[in-house]
Amino acid sequence: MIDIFKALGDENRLRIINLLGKGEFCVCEVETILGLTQSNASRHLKRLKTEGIISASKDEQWIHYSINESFIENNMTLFQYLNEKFGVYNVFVEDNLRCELYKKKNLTCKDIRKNKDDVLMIIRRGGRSND
Amino acid sequence: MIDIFKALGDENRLRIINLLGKGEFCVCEVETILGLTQSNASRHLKRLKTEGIISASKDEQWIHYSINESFIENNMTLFQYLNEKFGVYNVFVEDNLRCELYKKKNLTCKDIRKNKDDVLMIIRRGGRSND
DNA sequence: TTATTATATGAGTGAAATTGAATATACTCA
DNA sequence: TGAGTATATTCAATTTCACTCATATAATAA
Repeated sequence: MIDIFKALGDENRLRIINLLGKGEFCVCEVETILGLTQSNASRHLKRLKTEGIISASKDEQWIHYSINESFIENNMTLFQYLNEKFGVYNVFVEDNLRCELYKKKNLTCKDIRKNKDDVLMIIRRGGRSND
Repeated sequence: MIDIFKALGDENRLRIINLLGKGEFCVCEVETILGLTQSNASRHLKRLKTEGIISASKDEQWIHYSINESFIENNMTLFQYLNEKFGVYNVFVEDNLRCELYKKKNLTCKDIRKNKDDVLMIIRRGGRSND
């Protein structure tokens, strides 16, 4: 319980949890959408996995992370609380905008590999796109 | 939100929150029941107050701390989660036993002042009392 | 095989957090 | 006034933490 709160007491980790609430993402996607360094994203993901908050599954070269279903089951009210609050603070709302742009354009890990800067350009329009 | 999780990510602060869930207590009571040093109890209480989780009211020389009602209102699901989990872990259950002994014997701040060691003897029977 | 790629990890650094001991403050009561 | 008491704060030591840079691992692709 204490370790879970410690894991939640970090902005980047909360941002990751919020993002994974929108679906599965691999490390390179988390890194790109949230603007973290590769090692930092990997480390935070590891920490969240250690605490049982998220889980990982492999697909080709990529490791997809998602919210751990059994964490949700065992911590329903906490999970509910998180989702209530994610709607309230700008950091998360802005991440959601980037996440939506990423999905709307059907971008994938492969696009990030091909040209990460292009992907960054697209998702950093920050919801000001008009399509 | 992040600061709240940080505040909750500490065993002693969680113990204080659990204790205050059973009623109002002043610093010397928190200190005695939980076995913290005076400065440490004071520090953690201050931190929890800063985050709006608890509130303080003065009565003669004593400052009584209690859970902040508006925190509960604004963080209902989190508060519910805490109470679910407080029942599960030994640290909190044992604190509850000491708290009950303290209350059952009608002990107060004044008893702690008169003879703290006596109070400690009583509440450390750890629920093994048979009255 | 070698090159490339996705992810993880080790080492080092600086900032933040925890703690006990000592001290300060502020209040009460004789 | 001065003694005593409840709580807060400062200081110094120690630990924990997040971060970056560089490198390792493990897998794929040519």
